[in-house]
Amino acid sequence: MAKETVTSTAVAKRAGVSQSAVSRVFTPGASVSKKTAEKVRKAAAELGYRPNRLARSLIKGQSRIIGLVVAYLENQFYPTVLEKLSQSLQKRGYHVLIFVTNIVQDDFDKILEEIMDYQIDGLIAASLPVSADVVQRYKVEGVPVVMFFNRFEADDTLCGVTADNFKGGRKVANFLAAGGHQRIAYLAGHEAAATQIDREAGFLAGLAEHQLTLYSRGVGGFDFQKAQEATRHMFDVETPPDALFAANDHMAFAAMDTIRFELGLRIPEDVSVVGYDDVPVASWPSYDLTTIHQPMEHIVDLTVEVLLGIIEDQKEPAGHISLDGPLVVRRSARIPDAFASSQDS
Amino acid sequence: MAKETVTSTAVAKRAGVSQSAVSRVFTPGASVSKKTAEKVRKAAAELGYRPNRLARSLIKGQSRIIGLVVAYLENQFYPTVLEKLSQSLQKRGYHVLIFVTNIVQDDFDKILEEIMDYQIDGLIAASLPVSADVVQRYKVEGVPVVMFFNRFEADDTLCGVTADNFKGGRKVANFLAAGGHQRIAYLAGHEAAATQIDREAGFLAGLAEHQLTLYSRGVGGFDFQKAQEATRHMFDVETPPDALFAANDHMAFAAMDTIRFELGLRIPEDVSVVGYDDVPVASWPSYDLTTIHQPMEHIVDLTVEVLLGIIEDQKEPAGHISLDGPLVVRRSARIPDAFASSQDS
DNA sequence: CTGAAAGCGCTAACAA
DNA sequence: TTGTTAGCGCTTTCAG
Repeated sequence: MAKETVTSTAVAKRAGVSQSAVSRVFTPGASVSKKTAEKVRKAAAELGYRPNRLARSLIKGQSRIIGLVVAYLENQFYPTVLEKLSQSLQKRGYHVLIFVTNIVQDDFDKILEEIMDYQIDGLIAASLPVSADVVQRYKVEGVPVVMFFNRFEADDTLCGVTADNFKGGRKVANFLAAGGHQRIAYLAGHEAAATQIDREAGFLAGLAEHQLTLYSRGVGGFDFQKAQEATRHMFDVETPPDALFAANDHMAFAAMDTIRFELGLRIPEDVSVVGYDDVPVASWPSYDLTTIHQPMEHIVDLTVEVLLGIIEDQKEPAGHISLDGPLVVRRSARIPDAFASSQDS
Repeated sequence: MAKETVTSTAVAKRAGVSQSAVSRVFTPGASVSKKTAEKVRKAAAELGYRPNRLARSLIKGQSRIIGLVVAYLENQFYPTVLEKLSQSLQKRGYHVLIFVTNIVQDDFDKILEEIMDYQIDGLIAASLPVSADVVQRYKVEGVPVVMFFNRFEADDTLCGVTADNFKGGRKVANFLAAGGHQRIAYLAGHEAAATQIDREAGFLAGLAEHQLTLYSRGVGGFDFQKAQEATRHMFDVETPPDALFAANDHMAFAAMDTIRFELGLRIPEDVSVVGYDDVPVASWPSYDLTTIHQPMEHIVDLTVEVLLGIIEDQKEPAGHISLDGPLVVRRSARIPDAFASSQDS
C-alpha cells in the first residue's frame, strides 16, 4: 500500500557502500569490483530496488522514449504496425509514447508540443497529412524525426521510410491493362493524403503506358461508407466500369460489397477489383482481394534502424527510403495469363 | 540543429526575475502578479521555452504517464479502443506508454518491471491472460491498476471494467433458442482467456434454461485459421449444426467463410451464426453479423474515470464493474419473431 | 576501484 | 507576491 520509494541511497546504506557505488552497479559499462557488485545486488534485491528512469533521463538528457504520432488508427493496417514497432523498440531498450491525433492541423501542433515535453529521444510519425515544415520545426529542435507510410515532398531534409506507392500504383495499372480491361475506374482516398496522391499518380502513369485513360474516378476518402457511395455513383451509368482500383484495401472491401450486394454484379467476372495494402482481411475468402502488399515488417524494421541510427550513432539521416511491394494476385480481379502463377510484376 | 536546452533559469535571466518565478508562471494554481507573468511569458516565447516534464515528474513523484499493456493486438477490436483510450487520457493531461506483449508469462513480468521504471502513475492492462497476483504485486507497490476486457477472479482487490460476458453469452443462447435451433455449436476462443470462459459459461447457462445442450464444440483460439479448421471439423458430420456461436467476431467471420465457401451452406438459411464484439467489420454487407455489442466507449470512459479517480482523488478502487451490451440483430442468424425489430434481449 | 561532491531542470517550503 | 534555499533520485567528474 505504502508507496515507499526505494532509492539508491537506501540500497547503499544497506549494502554498506556509497550511493555512487550503487549507481555504478546499475550502469552497464562502469567499473565495480565483483564483491561490491554482489553486495549491492543483494541489498537491491532485498529492498526491491529499481533505478528510477526519470532521474536518469534528467541527467543524461535522453529518455529512451520514442514518440509515435498516428492518425487514422481505425485503418486495419495499424494494429500490426504498432505491435511490430513497439516490440522492435522494446527490444532495443526504448519505449513508445503514443499519441493519437485527428487530422485537424492545430490539434497536431499542440500534441507535438506535449510530446516534446517528455524529452523524447525521437519521433515517429505515421501517415500524417501534415506539411513538412511542422515536423521540420521539431527536427530542428534536435529531435530526430522519421516518418513512415508517408509522403515526402521535394524537401529532402526529412527522412522517412515508405512503400513505393508510385510503383505500386503502376503495377496495378499494368495488371489491369494486361487483363484487357477497357473501362478502368479509380477510387481515391483522402485527397491530401500522401499515399493517395502517389498511388494515383503511379496508376495513371501506368495506364498511360498502355494508352489507357481513366474511365471514371470517385473519392472514398479512405472511409467505408464514403467509398460505398462513390462506388454507387461510378457504377450508376449505362456502361459501368469493368475494373476498379481502390486506393486501399479498406475501400476495396466497401466497393466489393456494394458491387456484389447492391449492384448485383459478379467479381471478377463483371468487374475486377484491386486494392492496396494487403491487410489481413484481404486474404479472407469473402474478399480474396488482389492487392499490393505493403512490406510492413520491412518498413518497420528499417524505420527503427534509421531512427536509432540517428539517435545512437549520430548517423546522418538516410533520406527517403522507399520499399517495393509485390502484387498479390488473388481472385478479385481477372488474372491475365502472364500473371497466372501469382508472380510479382 | 543544436539541441540547446532552454531552461527555466535562462528564461528567468532574460525576464529579469528569479527562476522560481518562472516555475510559478507555468504552474497552474500559483500566485504570480500579472506583470511578472507577462514578462516571463514573453521571455519564454522568445526563447522557445517549455517546462521539462521529466524534471517536474521527478519532484512530484508522478509522471502523468499511464502504462498500457496489451496482448492480442491483432484483434480487430483494439485499434478503436486504443484510440479512444489515448484521446481520453490526453484530454486529462496524461499520456500513454504502450507495451505490447505476447502471452508468454515471463515476458510479461519483465515488461511490467520496465514499465514501472518510468514511474507511471497508473497501469491499464487489457485482455491479459495473467494470473491476478502478478498484477497484484504491482498494485501493492503503489501503482493503481485497472484492467479491462479482462476476467476477474474471485479476488476482489483488483479493479476492472469489463463487458458482462456471462450475460452476453446467455443472450445469445436465448436468441438462438428463440429461433428454434436444435443443434447449437460453440466455437471457443483461447481456452485460458477471460472472455472465452465467461462467454461460454453464460452461453451454456442460457441453453440450459431452455433445456438445450451443446451439439458440438470446437476451439478456434481467437485465430482465423484455427477457427476455420475447427469449423470444418464440427461440420464434417452427418447432421451438421444449425447454429454456431463464436466467442468473438473474428472467429465468426472465419466460420462464415468456411461455411459458405467450403461447405456450400447458406447463412442464415442452413446455419445461423452469431459472434461477439460487434467490431466494425461485423456490419459490412459481406458478413452482416448478428453479434453482442461491446459498449466499448463506455468501457473506456469508465476505465479512465476509475483509474484517474484512484490517482487523483485517492478514491477507493471501485471493484469490478461490468457493463451490459445489447445483441445487435443483423442477418447472419435466423431472426425469431420476438426479435423482429432488432431490440435488446 | 571507490567515496565525496556537484549538479540535471524543476518544485516547494520558507522567509522577506 | 517574490526570491532564496533545499532537495527529487540519479550520474558523473574528481580525488584518493
